[in-house]
Amino acid sequence: MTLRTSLERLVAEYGPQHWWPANSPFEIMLGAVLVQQTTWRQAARAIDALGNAGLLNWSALANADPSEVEARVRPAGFYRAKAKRVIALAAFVAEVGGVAALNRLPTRELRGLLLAREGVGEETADAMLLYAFERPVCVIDAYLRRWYLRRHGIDRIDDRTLRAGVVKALPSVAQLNEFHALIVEHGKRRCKTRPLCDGCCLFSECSHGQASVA
DNA sequence: CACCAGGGTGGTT
DNA sequence: AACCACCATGGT
Repeated sequence: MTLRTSLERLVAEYGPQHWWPANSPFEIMLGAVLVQQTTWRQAARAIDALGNAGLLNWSALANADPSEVEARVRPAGFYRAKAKRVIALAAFVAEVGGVAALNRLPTRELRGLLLAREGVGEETADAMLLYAFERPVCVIDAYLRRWYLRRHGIDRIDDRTLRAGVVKALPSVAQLNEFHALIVEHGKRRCKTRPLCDGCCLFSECSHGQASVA
């Protein structure tokens, strides 16, 4: 089965996910940091709180009182680290002249700049590239790795190969957008009775059958 | 009560 | 290069 077929099945099962829920590219960048190792529910609370304080723009956030930002992002966890990181991210965006200026850079160069931010690793950088800057990149997370390994019956794959395979099969931003969102949604429904299943039961490669899907 | 969530960092081997 | 503890809140 091709990845394109898998994507079609995922859409048929869960429907369009409409990621990324945000009102601006900068808000998406903030959300990508705030959602780390927590639920979107908690990240959204932090974003709402920042919005209530008028801190959803880089100029205000870059100059905000750190203790104020800490209080706002607290629901998302790791609040000291995340507060420092979103403030630093805002300062960076301000320095380079805004998100629009960043968006003129080639993907490769932009990725390097994002990765150089404190608290921005590969997954977060790629999420920003895909959802805030609308670049055709594959976001690799734990769900995708497990799903892909299970799908091919292998126990190891390097990110380069996985990335290349996904982008080749799903070249458009719209496809990569839906795919990542759906893999996350699908992964959250991973088989609880059989941990190794990781929610692959909708697919023909899976021998567990749909009954084992939680 | 334990375990997890749309990770990243810094230190150790 | 491959682990590991740690960060911290809220839901189940």
